[in-house]
Amino acid sequence: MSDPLQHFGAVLRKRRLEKGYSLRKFAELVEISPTYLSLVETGKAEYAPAAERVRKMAELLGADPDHWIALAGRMPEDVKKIILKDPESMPALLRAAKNLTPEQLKRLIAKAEREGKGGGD
Amino acid sequence: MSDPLQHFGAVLRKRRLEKGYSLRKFAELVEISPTYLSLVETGKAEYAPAAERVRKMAELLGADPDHWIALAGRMPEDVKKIILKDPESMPALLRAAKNLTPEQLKRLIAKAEREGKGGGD
DNA sequence: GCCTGCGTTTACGATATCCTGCACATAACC
DNA sequence: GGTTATGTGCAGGATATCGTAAACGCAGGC
Repeated sequence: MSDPLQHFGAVLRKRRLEKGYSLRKFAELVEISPTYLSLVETGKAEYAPAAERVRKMAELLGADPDHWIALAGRMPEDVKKIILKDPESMPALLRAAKNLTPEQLKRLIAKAEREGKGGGD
Repeated sequence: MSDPLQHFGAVLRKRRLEKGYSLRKFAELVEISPTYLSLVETGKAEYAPAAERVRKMAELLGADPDHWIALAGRMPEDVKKIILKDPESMPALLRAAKNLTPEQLKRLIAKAEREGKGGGD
């Protein structure tokens, strides 16, 4: 379990079996080879699948995509884009936010969501 | 200038010349080949230098590293780490923040900085 | 002339990333 | 015992990323 890839693989396999998919069938749905899926699920893959692929897996299995992307140690694509689109403010926001307690962070997110409701740019 | 890499290259060259470095001399300081530096400055490089390398360039030329990393279209390493370390809240924060006006965003950052003053992790 | 320094071009390479094809072993089913 | 389904091991490979070496043409000084 010390290897996050192994952990991700285990979670993936568990969930896939719960949903009743065979490895080959699920590989087909995700559009990867059974070979690679096997490697990933057993934690033997050198690299986790790309973020978008992990997202697809999560969606197909009814799991939370962001959570799974995190488990796989990858960065969501849209997050990357948000930062590259505003590469001065967003890093500043993150650097400030990392010093907050979870509660403070939660409130900050809520505040941002509230304010962004009406008029975005 | 529609190509951001070209823009970055132009800024870099301008600044380097202002500082009186020859291409070869500066390449040596940054620890890259004159070849690659030339390609980068003229916007002909297939890829921008890695984030750390850009940071080094900016530092050597007295420019703002984050700003230059942004110009080069790269992601600061510490930002990457912050997200991977809290891969559920930080993406949520960014997604909420992207809908804010610049003024709202500024206030949000200020609030986060204020609150984070006392208790870090 | 030659040598030094300047930037540039062409070709190429190392490593990382993400993933495949194919053959295999095992069991189940008819 | 042939067929079908399961997951797996081995041996790669395509593309992206981040650069390099060697050579070129051009100027200036001596």
